[in-house]
Amino acid sequence: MFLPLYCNKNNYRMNNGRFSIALHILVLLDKAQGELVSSEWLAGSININPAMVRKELISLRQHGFVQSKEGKNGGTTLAKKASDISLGAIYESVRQLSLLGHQKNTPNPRCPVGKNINAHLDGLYNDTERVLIDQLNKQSLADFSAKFV
Amino acid sequence: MFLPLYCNKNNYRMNNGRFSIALHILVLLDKAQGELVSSEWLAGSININPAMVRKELISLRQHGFVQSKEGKNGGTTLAKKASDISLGAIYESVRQLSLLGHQKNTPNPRCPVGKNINAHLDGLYNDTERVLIDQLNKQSLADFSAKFV
DNA sequence: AAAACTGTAACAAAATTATTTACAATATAA
DNA sequence: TTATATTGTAAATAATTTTGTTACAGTTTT
Repeated sequence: MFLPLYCNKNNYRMNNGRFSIALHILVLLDKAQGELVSSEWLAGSININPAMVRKELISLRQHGFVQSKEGKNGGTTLAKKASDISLGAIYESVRQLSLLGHQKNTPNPRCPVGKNINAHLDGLYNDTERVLIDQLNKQSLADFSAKFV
Repeated sequence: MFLPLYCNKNNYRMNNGRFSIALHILVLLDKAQGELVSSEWLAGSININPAMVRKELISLRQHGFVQSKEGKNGGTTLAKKASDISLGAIYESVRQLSLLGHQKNTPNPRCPVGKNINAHLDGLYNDTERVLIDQLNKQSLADFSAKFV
């Protein structure tokens, strides 16, 4: 279900850019009220390439947020009610590496601090991310989408 | 005091890798109990280049966490008590772009959603980051450092 | 005066992220 | 049934960001 932790070729890795793209897509789909929306159209609002949108749609589909229909007049709609999609769940769908963590963190094992720091950092990052997700979970896609006219 | 929001040349930009490096440095300095520690030595424990350490030390110094002494037998020490340095403050010293934000987020202004999404995203990011910093602030450098033998 | 450092800058390399292109597969509509 | 619009996916390329390296002037101690 989840993408592998390290995937360099055709999938993204970071938490950053993808969250806003995913959320933007989902708001647009919510506003479309069930009508099929093409990746071309979504890309036009976000001002990125349709292929980027389609890549993110793969993930959103795998996470059960959206469903797509192929072929002419095809497109994508929400797969569940916007009130049943929490922002925390969206975050988790794009998240792949720990929030504050390091890519190549290979401290010196001969140093008492270096030897243990990764374990302690992991604990800290996990606790922190848990709080972050809880905070995001206070809001659903419906809540966020309602901010737009 | 703070680095500019966009700085591509000789300064870093992201939140990720720097936090662990900064924290690692500060733990090592705390363990040194006031003795001057060279960037070479710090780099040895973290297993990165001394110049990288020195770059991060510039920032830590500007934020008042450490002080350095130049010249032979020089080095760096903590500039305040470890119990007076919160992890949230360390995070803020390395943070430069918003937590979940996008680099180039230039949505289509002709779309009602695209036109307003950045404002709403900013609000969301700020609220979320506030919670994250509050969580990190529950722990001081002294607390974190105490986890190491 | 030599040696061991810091402080910086400039440059180079690696990794990540974004864009583009292409095209097979699928479904609709003329 | 053929043309068309659209997804699904891969591959290649470009842009950007991040990390690492080298170099050396300036400081302080010995």
